[in-house]
This record gives sequence, structure tokens and C-alpha cells, in this order.
Amino acid sequence: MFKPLDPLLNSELRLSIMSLLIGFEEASFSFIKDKTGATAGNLSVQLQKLSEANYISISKSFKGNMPLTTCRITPLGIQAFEKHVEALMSFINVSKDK
Amino acid sequence: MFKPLDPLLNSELRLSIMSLLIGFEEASFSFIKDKTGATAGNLSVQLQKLSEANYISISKSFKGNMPLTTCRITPLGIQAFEKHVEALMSFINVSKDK
DNA sequence: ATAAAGTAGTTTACTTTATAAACTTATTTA
DNA sequence: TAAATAAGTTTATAAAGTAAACTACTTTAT
Repeated sequence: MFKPLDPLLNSELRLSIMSLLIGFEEASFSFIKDKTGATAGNLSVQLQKLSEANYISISKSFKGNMPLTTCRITPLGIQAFEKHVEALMSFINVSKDK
Repeated sequence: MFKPLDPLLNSELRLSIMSLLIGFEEASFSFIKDKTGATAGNLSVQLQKLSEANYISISKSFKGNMPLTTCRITPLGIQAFEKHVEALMSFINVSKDK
């Protein structure tokens, strides 16, 4: 009846991150922080979780002298996001005969 | 950019309950338990939370000799559900200019 | 030159939330 | 009358979320 939700994506911040990366392909730590309004600490933790699941890749470099953390969504991440959206839909369209 | 999710509805089981009650108008504890596959304990706790928020109403009666807990969604619950769905949509349709 | 403020994060400690196991109360069946 | 079943609730524990404190370095002001 209901398709299972992805626990990793059933978090407002992590869903925001994934949603951003679906749209932007590539985004810096600061950009994501600004767009989501998350605290740096929380963002750091959630990015690591998504990275550990291979939903995103994180690369560290420098922009001038400043550290720059760049995030991208992976093919697995895109797949997981789409599956999660499908699952969400199963909660939204409910009819009695299903 | 992203509309805020309702913390109460951002839980798989509570969303399932609300989704069921949107479709069925009225459902017993056992029915919800069967449909969601939740344990009784977890279901009891989550129903109480939804009830405390006035998203559902719970009425206790007897069917024959057996206790019967019947749940209904309230107008506030319907409103919250619809708002939450709208918020979810904001995470699903992302375009660069928003 | 150096102190103060800002940038870009990470780690840690704490709080909240979710969940299952254990319990309660009563009923049916063997 | 003992054992199993039904319908829940309470409570203890595990997992998750979050902010505060910290690290490390850079830029700006004095």
C-alpha cells in the first residue's frame, strides 16, 4: 500500500541538500548553507551521512586561500531521490481499493 | 525556496496514519496496525501524538466485549496534511531560478 | 606587527524522537 | 482452569537531529 521511505532522505535538511544538488549538479558548502539556512555544524554532519551512503561526493579544494568544499550528487543519489519521491507519492495518492 | 515540512508529519508511520485516514475517514487501531505493519506500541505512541496535536480524534468504545479504538482525521489534520504535501512538492520540483 | 573579526568548516555534547520489549487487562478457547 | 489471543499502554533503550564549542586559517583594522 505504502512504498517505504528512504530513512536517509526522510530528513528535512538532507532532503533539501539532495533537492538542491538535483537542480544544481554542483554546490559549495556555503551555498548549501545559505540556501537551506542550516547551521554549519548540522550541515557538516548531514553531508557526511549522505557522502557515506554514496548519495553525494564531496571534494575539498581551495578557492584562493580559503577552503572550498564542493558537493555533487551521484548516480546512486539520483536514483535514491527518485525512488524516495515515488514512495512519497504513494502516501499522497490514496484510494480505498489499493 | 523550500517550504517547511511539518515535523509531526515527517515521520513514516504518522504520515501513513494520516494518509489512511484521509482515504478512509474512520479506522480502528487494528485496521491501521494491519495496513501500516506497525507494532502496537509504536502505533499507540504515534496516535497519541497526532491526537495531542488535534490532527486526529480518538474515540474508545467496545465491539462486543473487546475494546475498540476508532480514529478519525480532523479538519485541522486535513489542513496540515495538505500543507505538508505542498511543502513536499517544493522539494520535488526544483528549478534554478527559484 | 599584532589584535580583532571573519570564513569555512568539524567535533562533541546534549536533546529529541523513534521503536520495540515488556506489561496490563480482559476475553476466548482447549 | 490453564493457555492462548486481543487490544492496547507504558517504559526503557537506541538512533537521530541539532547547536554550541572548537579548530585552523585568512583578512582587515590599529
